[in-house]
Amino acid sequence: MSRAEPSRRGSRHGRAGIRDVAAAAGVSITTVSDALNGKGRLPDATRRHVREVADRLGYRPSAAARTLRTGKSGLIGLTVTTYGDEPFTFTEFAYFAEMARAATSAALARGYALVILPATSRHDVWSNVALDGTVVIDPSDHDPVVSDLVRQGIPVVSDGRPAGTLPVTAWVDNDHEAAVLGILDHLAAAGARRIGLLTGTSTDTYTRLSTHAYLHWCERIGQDPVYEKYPAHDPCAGAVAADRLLARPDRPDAVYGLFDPNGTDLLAAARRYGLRVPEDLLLVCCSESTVYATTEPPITTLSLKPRRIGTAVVQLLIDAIEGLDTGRPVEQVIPTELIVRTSSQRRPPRTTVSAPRGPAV
Amino acid sequence: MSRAEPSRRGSRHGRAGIRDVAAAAGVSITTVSDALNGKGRLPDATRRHVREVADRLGYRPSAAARTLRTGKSGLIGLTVTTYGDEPFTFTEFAYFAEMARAATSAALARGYALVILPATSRHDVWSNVALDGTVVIDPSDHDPVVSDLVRQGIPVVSDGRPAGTLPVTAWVDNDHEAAVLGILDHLAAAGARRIGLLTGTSTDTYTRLSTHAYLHWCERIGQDPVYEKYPAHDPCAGAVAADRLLARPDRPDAVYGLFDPNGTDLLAAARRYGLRVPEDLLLVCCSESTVYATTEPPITTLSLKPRRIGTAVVQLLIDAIEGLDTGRPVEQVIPTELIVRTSSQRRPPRTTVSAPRGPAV
DNA sequence: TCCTCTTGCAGAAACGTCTCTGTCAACAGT
DNA sequence: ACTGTTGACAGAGACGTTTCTGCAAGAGGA
Repeated sequence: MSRAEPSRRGSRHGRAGIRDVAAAAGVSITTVSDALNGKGRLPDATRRHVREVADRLGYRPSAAARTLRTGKSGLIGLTVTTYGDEPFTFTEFAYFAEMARAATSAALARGYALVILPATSRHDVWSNVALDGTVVIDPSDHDPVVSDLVRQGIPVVSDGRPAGTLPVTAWVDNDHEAAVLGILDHLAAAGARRIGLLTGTSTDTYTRLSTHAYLHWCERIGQDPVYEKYPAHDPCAGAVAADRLLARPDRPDAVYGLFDPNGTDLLAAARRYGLRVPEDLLLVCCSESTVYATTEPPITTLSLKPRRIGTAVVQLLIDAIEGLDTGRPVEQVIPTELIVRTSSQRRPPRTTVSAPRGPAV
Repeated sequence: MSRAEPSRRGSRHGRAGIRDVAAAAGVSITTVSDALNGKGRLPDATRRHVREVADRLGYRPSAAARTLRTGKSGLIGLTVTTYGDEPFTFTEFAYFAEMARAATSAALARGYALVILPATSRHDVWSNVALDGTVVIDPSDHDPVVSDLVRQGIPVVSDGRPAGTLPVTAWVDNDHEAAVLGILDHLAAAGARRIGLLTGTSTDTYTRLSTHAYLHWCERIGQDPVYEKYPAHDPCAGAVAADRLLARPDRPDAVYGLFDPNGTDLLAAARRYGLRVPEDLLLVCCSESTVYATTEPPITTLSLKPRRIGTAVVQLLIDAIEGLDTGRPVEQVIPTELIVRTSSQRRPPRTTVSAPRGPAV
């Protein structure tokens, strides 16, 4: 058989390849590639001509071939750690959505595309997509996905400081301890005498640091800790825990809930016990959701500033991918923001106040 | 230069390739490929040996190379149509999350991975990832992404029946008209005399069909339509529209809201006007969110059964990818479910009742 | 006129995998 | 002993790009 088989004329199975474009434009493959990618030394006339022919043929370069040749896919993954066996469960819809939006924009601005991948059984999914790097949200203690990626030499940046010795390339996080202390001070200033906490049973860093800060504050102030733990991934468990907390003999007169739905959970529980908010019970929870602006009463929330986190994470990751990691620090702390509403104030002025800020930008 | 350069010994830049595995195992590349993919005629001993060596070397086949060779990437895309210039905006967090979860599971079960892609400027993102097929949620009238994909011969299945002549491969949807009629009947049976509607300004099929069904019902019953439109992607606009609706001189005594946040919007507006729910105002909205189980009072919601839709969409898509499209119909209607709570009942029994079902499974 | 640049383009070698087509042994059947 | 047959493997293309190298032709300088 000679090299030029007669059978492979035109586009052999529907899609036009670079060869077809070259033939139709009467130039070589090299010229097409250069013209389309803005490389080489070509007169504008040729460039335009090739581009026009490519458009007419509906030519799209094969992502697989390009990736294979260049070693870069232009893709970065965004993972949400899973709690059960389900692909993903969001305790924080709004947080995730905001963070993902910001991350997508930031990636796009630097020429990358972001794909959201469930963190299920690792290889099955991950090995099918060529990733230049990955963002991991709240990696758990010894996350197999992360170690696997790192072992392959793929940069990994985490949202939330990694637990244990997880070898991530960089991380971005809030100063959770400072945020909790700020809230407790805020509640105390509003007149709270005994502040309770609604927290989680899981061992992730957010839960651990926040709980620790609470206990530390109690010790310093001299208040007995009053808290309930529950598995944060189970929405019903949150409602039950809120109820338990308010049913205690040492009922708190103010509560901070670490998770997004805690606001509504606590509000419902307060109603059941005939407690008025904020008169009998002060309430704050950590959430990005806007529903707390219209609840009865509106609830004070702590925002973790997901947009800033999403942007920062992507910048760090792309820097690492492109080998520019010398510029920025590999650890970045984003300040939180306390959005003060009726539920945490005995006298009802309505303003937005910034929380104590973390050490770095 | 001879073919075997001395310089390319071992893994040349960190990652082990199939060549390295072959060399380390003392077999040929063919044997490695066959052993790892369960093909060819190899004794179990060889197969095990190769697998063991591959594991030891941390070998992962290159997704790009595999895709290039086989023409299949094993990836299917999931798009959320964007409203503004932002990558994606969810009017329906919960719907999307549930749908995406179900779709991911279904895809995994059939050996595919699902990647969630923002529907921004099409090529920029889409051309970077090799997709075997795509799921599109609520494609707009003449969606450029969809036509682009179809022109490339990539199967596209849409969640929501396509508007206009959008050439999708298949679609899955609820019977929105039947659902709306069911709700209106439900409200009328609960004693509503004038039922209002909170609807959107956009032209997508869901909004259009639902609004049309409402107007049709009003005409049949002989009630003057009472509705407010607003841009569904703007959360603040929803609150304003809810307020406008209840401020009208011909104030409705029952309202159905087409979008997820309408429940809280309407509840807040009702409070402002001193209307008790359900005594003065009956409320239903379309939502998958569980927060409506704990609002004061709990709000009746219409569920579109996102899990069933996600599963069905993926099945249809994979059938099309694998050329099995003869089996299933290309149009599938999923029944909705009305979850009746306090807000739509003058007497407070609490049960879950199924809505009138669509024609097909 | 000869030599060097520059311009405009073409050839061909990778990238890492799958798979079709051998090849070579052993062995059975006649 | 000669021919099939089968098992166990190896060789050698593709797949569709990018990109390094190379070549011809014209421009400019000596």
